Amino acid sequence: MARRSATAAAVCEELSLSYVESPTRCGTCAIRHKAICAALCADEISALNRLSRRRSVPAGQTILGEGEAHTIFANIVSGVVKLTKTLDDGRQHIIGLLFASDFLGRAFRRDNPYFAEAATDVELCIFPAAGFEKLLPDHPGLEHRLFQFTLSELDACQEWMLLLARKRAEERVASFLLMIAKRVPNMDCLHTENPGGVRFQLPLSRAEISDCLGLTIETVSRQMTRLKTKGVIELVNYREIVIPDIRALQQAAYEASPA
Amino acid sequence: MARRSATAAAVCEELSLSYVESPTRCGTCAIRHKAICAALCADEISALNRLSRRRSVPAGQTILGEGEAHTIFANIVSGVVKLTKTLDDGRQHIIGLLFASDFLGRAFRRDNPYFAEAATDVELCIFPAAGFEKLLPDHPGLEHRLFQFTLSELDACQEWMLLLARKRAEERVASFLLMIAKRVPNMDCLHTENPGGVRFQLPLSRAEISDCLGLTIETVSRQMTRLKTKGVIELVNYREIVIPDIRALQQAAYEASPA
DNA sequence: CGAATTGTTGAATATTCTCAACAGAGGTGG
DNA sequence: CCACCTCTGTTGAGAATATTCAACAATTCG
Repeated sequence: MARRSATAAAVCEELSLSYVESPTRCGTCAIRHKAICAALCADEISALNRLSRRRSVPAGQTILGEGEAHTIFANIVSGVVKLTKTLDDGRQHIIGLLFASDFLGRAFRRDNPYFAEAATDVELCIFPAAGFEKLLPDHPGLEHRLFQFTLSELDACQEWMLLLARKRAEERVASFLLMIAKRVPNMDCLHTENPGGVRFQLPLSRAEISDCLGLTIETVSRQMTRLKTKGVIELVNYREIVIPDIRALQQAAYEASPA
Repeated sequence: MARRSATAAAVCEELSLSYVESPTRCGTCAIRHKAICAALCADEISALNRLSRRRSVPAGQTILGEGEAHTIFANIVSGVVKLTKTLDDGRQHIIGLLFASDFLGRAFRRDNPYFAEAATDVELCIFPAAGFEKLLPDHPGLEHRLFQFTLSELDACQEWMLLLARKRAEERVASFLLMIAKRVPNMDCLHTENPGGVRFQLPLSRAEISDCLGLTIETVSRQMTRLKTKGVIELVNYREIVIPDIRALQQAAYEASPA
């Protein structure tokens, strides 16, 4: 299985000059009421605000290296971040996707257990690791909120395990599209919803989708074609799809004909 | 794929008379310094103590039903609990195993997202859900400890996803045996370690192992035989195995010959 | 001891992967 | 503006891995 992996060099050029940085203003922030920031008191928000910096990260850029000490935590303001794990021989898997208002970073652990990379252009609200972890013990509300996020992440992860363990290729692809369709309204990608269906852009390439689903590029491609042939989806172009009837896709997500 | 599932009836007979109940004495508890109880102050321990009840659960018995409102949380004192998720058509997967000192229950959520069943005879330290969740806001130390457990569970879950997505059958079985071998000293199962290797009992049947690994019973059986033939493991009987050299097993866990 | 359960093995089948060729989209430079 | 190149995605043929179905062996329980 040929693997597409970022170079080691790329992993190290963290926080490089290509980032655009600006001061944070929580009052006008798009995710103020959805991210960990929601449910925080004025006191906690201002403590966070003092720590934070806004940053733009272009698609493809590394945010956190696997196994490295992590230097930052971050809220995803817009765009999609992918979290990847890699086997020594290069086989890899995307263990999670982060969308707008999700939180990036593994608290209470020195080394980061995965590799985080911008899948699309991404806007981040960054907290230096040291400062953020110092904040936690004094602000139980903040830690509680992080705990909630972690529990949801665990739920999603367990759900995804069932997909990897027991679903066939077509069901996996359908499930993936469904998952994206649910999250896409939160993304800054194109998204239209009307009686005729839902239309949006995929934030990931075929290679990345295959790394989400434990399949090969070719299998993903074939199953996309198959769903298209069945009329479950329409392909506007490689990155843009239309779902005429969500229910048909839901059915494909776990009742794919074995033949 | 034929599925082996507990009857709906079994799911409902929670907390039945077959449980043996006794008062809790934290002072003499085997997991006092490893479970969520470690790192708790005297005040918190006594609050927990008042809530808790000891209970024995025989192998095969349901502890929590999938989708049901959960009535209890629990520490695993001894034995192994399996957490299962099921697709409508019966395909299922074991999303997690709990060993001595692990914590059972999904806080802050009304319905339980998985089905929990005793894989071996199990000793539990049970907390009624209502009382336990009322305790949390007032005892940040307890919530913090739970958070740590949840983060570790998430780490393990993400690691397992990589196995399901990218490892071949032989590697999966080897990884499973390795995981059990690491946890087994905490279990009340037979376990001997000496220069010659490690010897222990498997807490799961072949069917359960296949549900952990996203394989069929037959494939698990074949790969076990294959590892035996290679000399990586020895089978004393179906449930009891010897690992002469852990490193050979580690190698098999992610370098299995593709041929 | 016999029945039921659990585990193993074999043969045929199915799904997915690998390798290879090709097609479409996007970018560059003459 | 078009030829050319690269990158990404699709499609086909053959191979490999795991599944299914079936028979049989070992173990457990009554």
